[in-house]
Amino acid sequence: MMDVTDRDAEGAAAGGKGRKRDPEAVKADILSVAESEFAANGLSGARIDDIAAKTRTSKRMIYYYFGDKNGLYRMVLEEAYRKVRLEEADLHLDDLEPVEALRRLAAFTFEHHRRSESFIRMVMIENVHNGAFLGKSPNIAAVNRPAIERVAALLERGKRAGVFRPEITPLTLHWLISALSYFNVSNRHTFGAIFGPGLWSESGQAELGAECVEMVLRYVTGPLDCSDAGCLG
Amino acid sequence: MMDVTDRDAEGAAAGGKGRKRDPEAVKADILSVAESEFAANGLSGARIDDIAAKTRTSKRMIYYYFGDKNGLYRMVLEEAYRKVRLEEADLHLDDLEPVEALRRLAAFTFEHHRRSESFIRMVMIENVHNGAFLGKSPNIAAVNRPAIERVAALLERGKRAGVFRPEITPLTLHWLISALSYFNVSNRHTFGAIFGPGLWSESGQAELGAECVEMVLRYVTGPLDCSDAGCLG
DNA sequence: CATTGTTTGTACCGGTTAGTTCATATTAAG
DNA sequence: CTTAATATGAACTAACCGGTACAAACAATG
Repeated sequence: MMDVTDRDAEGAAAGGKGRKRDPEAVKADILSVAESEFAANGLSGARIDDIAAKTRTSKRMIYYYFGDKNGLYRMVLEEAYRKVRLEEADLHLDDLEPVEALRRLAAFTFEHHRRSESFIRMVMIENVHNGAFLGKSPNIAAVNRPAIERVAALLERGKRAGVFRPEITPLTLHWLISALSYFNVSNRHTFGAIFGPGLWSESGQAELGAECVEMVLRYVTGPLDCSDAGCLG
Repeated sequence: MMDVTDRDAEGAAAGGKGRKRDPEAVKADILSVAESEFAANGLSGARIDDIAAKTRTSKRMIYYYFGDKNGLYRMVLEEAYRKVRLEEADLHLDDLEPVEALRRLAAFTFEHHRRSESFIRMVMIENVHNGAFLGKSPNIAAVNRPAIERVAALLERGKRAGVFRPEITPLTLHWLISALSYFNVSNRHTFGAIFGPGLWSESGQAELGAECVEMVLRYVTGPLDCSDAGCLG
């Protein structure tokens, strides 16, 4: 049927060397379904049979390509990190003044995490497992390195311009932005159940995002820490 | 019938030397074991047989008192919230100046969350389940209300004294303190695997805690707060 | 053609696990 | 004494679930 021609075209485009068979597409299909299932139900909560049923292929192929459930989970986790960091790479912070660039970075991260719920949930689940699978994937650390380097470069520019406090470290700043943006997604259910859903309405989120930018800017900029001996720059 | 509960409570409180039966102690034992198992392995990851084996009683009694696995999980979750909020109630913020009180609240929360890992993990797991069980326990909201009221009172005092920005809301401030203190525990495995374990060494944690206090204070206090010390640039 | 890798589908296995049943016994309260 | 609640413990089951076996193709390479 027309499926054949479709798969021909797709196969050629996907780097499959003009095959009718398209292993990469099959793997991608499995990974995509597995991500939603793992993100929704956790590692032990997700069911291989459920995943298989929602793919265009069979349970047999899952084991053929990924070995076992843990192997599939690990690939899903790696892919989630890769995807998210790739999306973040499009920021051009060098075109902006340091303060404006930081404002943009914080606002972007907040918004981006908001829209990447399944990624956040994968990280949540991985932390429930004490990062056991992330620890076995050393390449994930490399994937994330650009994130901290981007912060470091921005911070250095701001310090040289005299608008950022010199004692701030890239790691702590990245930690702060991550914590706010992550918590906003990860804990909205418990926090909302206890204190009401107001912060997660459309307007509530817009305001909270703006407040987070404010938190970050006030931490990094402003007068020197008064508990230090000298208050002059 | 109230005689029963009275004498049971008396027996448990008095050490119950003569009492062979002690239902409250049995329940508490089960809950304690269940908390570590659920916190360690998640809801679907925890095993009823494992929990039973680690209690001083039997699997049969778990079902006798808690009905089923979900019922046990729910009681563990409720107890975890109750316990943590009770521990937090000992703060006496009214004795301190607003700025000093806020400093103390932030530092305390950071440290307290650090030392309540199993509570944090229960909240993580509950969020993986979209807060489904918390939503069925309306009393938990009541347990947590004092937390936000304490923040509100402190904030009001600071605003009246002119040292806190008037546009800050209690909810956002509590959200900020929670986010930083929570993320520090919840994500240390993934964050540490990617960016190194430095932030979670003893000295790293002391420094990070101090930075968090700084973040909170800088967010809440006004930009001219340091002017009397000659810090204004 | 021979070889190797890819794909499908079904049926099955063996271990695990939440939850039950039964038989029995002790204690506390009325 | 009677009754109901509180225990104990082992055997059991019914379902579930990760993983495999088997059988049979199809496709690309050399």
